[in-house]
Amino acid sequence: MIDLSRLRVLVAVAREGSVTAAAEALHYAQPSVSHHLTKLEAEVGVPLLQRMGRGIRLTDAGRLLADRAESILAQVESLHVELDELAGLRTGRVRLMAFPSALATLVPLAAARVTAEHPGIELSLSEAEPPEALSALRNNDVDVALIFEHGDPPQRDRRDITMTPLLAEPLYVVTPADRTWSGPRAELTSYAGDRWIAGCERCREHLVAACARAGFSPAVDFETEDYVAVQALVAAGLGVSLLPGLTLVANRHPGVRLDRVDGLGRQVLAAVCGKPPASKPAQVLLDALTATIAEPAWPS
Amino acid sequence: MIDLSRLRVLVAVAREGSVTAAAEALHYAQPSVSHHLTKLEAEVGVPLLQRMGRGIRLTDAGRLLADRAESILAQVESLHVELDELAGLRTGRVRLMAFPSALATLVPLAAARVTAEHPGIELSLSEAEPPEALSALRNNDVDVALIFEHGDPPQRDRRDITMTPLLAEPLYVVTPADRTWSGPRAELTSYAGDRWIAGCERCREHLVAACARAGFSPAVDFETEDYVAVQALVAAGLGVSLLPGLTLVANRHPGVRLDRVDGLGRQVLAAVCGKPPASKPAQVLLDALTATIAEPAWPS
DNA sequence: GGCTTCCATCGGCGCGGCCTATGATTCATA
DNA sequence: TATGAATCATAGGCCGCGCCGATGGAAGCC
Repeated sequence: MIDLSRLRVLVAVAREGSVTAAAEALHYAQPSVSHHLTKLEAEVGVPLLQRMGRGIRLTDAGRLLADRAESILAQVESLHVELDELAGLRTGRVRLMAFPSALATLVPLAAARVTAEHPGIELSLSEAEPPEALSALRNNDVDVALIFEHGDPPQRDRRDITMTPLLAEPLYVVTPADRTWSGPRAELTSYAGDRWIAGCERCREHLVAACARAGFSPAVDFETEDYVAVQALVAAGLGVSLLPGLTLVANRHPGVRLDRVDGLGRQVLAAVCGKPPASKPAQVLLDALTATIAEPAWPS
Repeated sequence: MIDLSRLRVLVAVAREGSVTAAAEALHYAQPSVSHHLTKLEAEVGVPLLQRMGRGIRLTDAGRLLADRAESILAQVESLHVELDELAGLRTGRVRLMAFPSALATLVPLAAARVTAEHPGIELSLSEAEPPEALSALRNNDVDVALIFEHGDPPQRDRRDITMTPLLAEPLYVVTPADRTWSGPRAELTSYAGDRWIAGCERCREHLVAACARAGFSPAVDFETEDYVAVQALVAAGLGVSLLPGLTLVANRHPGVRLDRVDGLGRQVLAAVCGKPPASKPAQVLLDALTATIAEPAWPS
């Protein structure tokens, strides 16, 4: 493999016109330059220069090699510049995958923060439920995954993944604003006889589990991942629901009443691949997310 | 200065997906690859890869560097190919400068020989009198100079220049075909009383010197570098002339008579810059010229 | 829990880079 | 012509760096 230092020497000789001048320009001793040229000629197998009086002159091959080398060295130089820009966060990329209600609440604030502090960083966003987000993370399709857990035991295959807790998200019982109930409004047992509207699959499982702990089995008549639709259904009197805080921050239907259920909640986490520290752009996004979580004010 | 071997290692790691596989592909030991990667990261100052389980994964910076490196390595490879073509005479260039009568006689034959044997070599031709040709040779405007000497003592500044004798060119007295002279036709003294037509400046000087040696001073009425015109002038009865053989090989006016003057002549030489061996393409041209000189048949 | 796989670290050996000193050649000058 | 200056090539020595084999530590698979 040819050595770039040698090429740099040849370029200097071509530019300066003599071995001695090139050595001076490179802060080398003159014999070092001579030696480099000898080795370079041996490597490429072509005479690169001929002695002319007490000086030298490049052959056609030498001129060709020097020209090409100059271009290659320039590319290497610009490569260094590119890498320095990456290192200095003047450029970069981070891909975030988040679950819907976070994408509507936390993510815009964090994204604004990132682009304000580091205009060069390109941020791309996509939406997915936690299992898909973790899968994408492992598959290197995204750099950060914003997920939630219902106090689930951490899955086994998360060794490579670093979780950063962001937020303890409360859960609310969502009921029609114009109805009255007997019993405490903030306890599930008060709605044991009602029809339920469930969110995504994992949320439904969590609902069933929470009701079971409260001593009843909920009658789930509707199931939709659209949390806007859930509130509309509740307001229309078709049932009651259990919704996480972020969905209510994102969207609040005037025809529903919210009652925060103590002892229930989800944990919102940011997941990145590998051990800390994460890559610089990912770390910037994580910092922006943690800086954002102080802000959301939970509904009533 | 970054090392191309390191870049090649990184490219192999990117391509193979693991350090061990890259080491195998490169016929390196695994620790050597690890070491290269560590050094490379230190040089560029950016993390290039992160451990993932028991394997590794390239960071964005690593991917960028590997991509750029692949391009650079490809250029180095094609550079080697170009140089090999130069070395193998499958390509190349040689610039010849010759005096007019040689350009009309020897050069076409030699040029045909060169392009027949080495179709890849680009041959460029130009015309100049010997002093200008030598100057161009020293100035690196041409690679080979075809010149003549009237037995001149070699000039002082020809240390860097290698002369290859090609041809001893005879000189002819050119007289009108329909005139008669008293005295031997092949001796200058027979034409002491005639008017003379001289060629180029150096030829005129030589003519005057030769006549002086013969014991008279020629009356030079016409002077032209156009050897075709010289014969036409002679044929028209405007004077006599002394022309070198090659000009007569190139062009023969039917109205003139030629008489070879023994003891007079020019030496035709090929000059190249520097000590032998000359550059390969120049050597090819020199060989073609020496192979050509056997051919010219001097007039009558 | 043991085995395998993978990467990082360590200690060595030798090649190769860079240096200073010296030789050889050529050009300029007295 | 002979001496001095300038330039490149060669020789010898020191030291850093690349490569290797051996070993250690972490993670996945049975």
